[in-house]
Amino acid sequence: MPRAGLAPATVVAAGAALADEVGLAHLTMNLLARRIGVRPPSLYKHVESLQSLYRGIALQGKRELREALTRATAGQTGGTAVHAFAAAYRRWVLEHPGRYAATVRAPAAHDEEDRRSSEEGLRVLLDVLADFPLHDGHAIHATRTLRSALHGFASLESAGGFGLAEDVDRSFRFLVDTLVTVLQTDRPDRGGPA
Amino acid sequence: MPRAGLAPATVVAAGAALADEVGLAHLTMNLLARRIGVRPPSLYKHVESLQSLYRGIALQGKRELREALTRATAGQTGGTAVHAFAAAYRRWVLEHPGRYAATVRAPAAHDEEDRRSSEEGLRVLLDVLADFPLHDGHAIHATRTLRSALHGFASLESAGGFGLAEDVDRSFRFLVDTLVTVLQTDRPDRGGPA
DNA sequence: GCTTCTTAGCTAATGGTAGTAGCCAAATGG
DNA sequence: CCATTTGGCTACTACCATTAGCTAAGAAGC
Repeated sequence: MPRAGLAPATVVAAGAALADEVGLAHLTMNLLARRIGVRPPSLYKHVESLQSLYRGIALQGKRELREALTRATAGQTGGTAVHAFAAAYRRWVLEHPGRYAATVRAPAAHDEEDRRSSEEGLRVLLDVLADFPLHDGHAIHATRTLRSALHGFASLESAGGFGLAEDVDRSFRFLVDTLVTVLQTDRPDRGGPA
Repeated sequence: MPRAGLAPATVVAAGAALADEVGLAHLTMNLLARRIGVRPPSLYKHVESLQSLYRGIALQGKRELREALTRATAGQTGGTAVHAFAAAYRRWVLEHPGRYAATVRAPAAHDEEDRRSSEEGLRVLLDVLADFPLHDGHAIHATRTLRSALHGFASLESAGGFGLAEDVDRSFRFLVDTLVTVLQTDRPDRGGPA
């Protein structure tokens, strides 16, 4: 019998695609093996464990998301860039729910590569925010605010959390408009003591 | 041998507590049974399945969270109420990560009780926002924006998503300040066509 | 108090899961 | 062409959720 010609990256990629289809929680070694056309134990020649498969999907997902965000915001500035960033983020999450679920899982305690990957993703956002007149030290808070809002919206939407589907587009524009407005009118006391 | 005196509610409550300790993903019937002092199959006299245990934990969590939010905002208005709401939300999530993870899972397709429970939680938020001068139809968008931002922040923080722990409190104040500011200065075109 | 009925907890077993051990043939490199 | 490496396999273990069927604890009626 001929070999399947697998490699760690192909297994992870197939896992990512399958996770998007059936949901990360329903991704099993058994199912992935059937999809690839191989018996389950064979997968362990390419990935250490199910957990390491999750990690691989997360790393691939973070890379892909970062590329999508970079592409979407290339050559844009200010509010336009933020809108483009937000739209690309939301679209990517909706199109890749399994990958996204993997990226959201907390990385292992001392996983340097994973940490660095997350950091690089943040840099894209920081670059987008660089155009705004933020006060000292506010960039990190603005980044976290934007990231929280986008992550929250996208994951709630992806999980079907917004009862009625209607007007969700408009809600998203409202959210992004809101944040852009605030970024343009930063005040030095924002985030200060209550 | 004497009976353990269990009931569905006590099993769910123990499951919720255990989920907070070990993480929802590590909650197993085996572990829960040991915790309660009973053999695994006995649990099935009180809960239908692991999935229905998740659902029970989610329902209990939503009720508890709603109560905490109602308590925190009682008698408060405007920005103060929003800050109190946000602080209570964040605190509850940090203190009950397992319960919260359960509440976030999408409810089954036609689970009326679960849907109603989520809706009642939203009403607390709508009440808090009732003080603000929002334009027609903006209340639903503002609700979703606030909910997204809080859910996003809390779940990222709960998952250890903000690299350095320092300044996270300040980031949260920044986020809430930001949203309160915007709520107080709503514009009719917000959320309109790009 | 005694009997009857219901049912909570048990043991035993099933099928599915992740993962390991060890074999063998396919590819690789001299 | 031979030696080595290695990818996929079968067979197995341990653990998971879950079911079947038994037994005794407790409640209900008399």
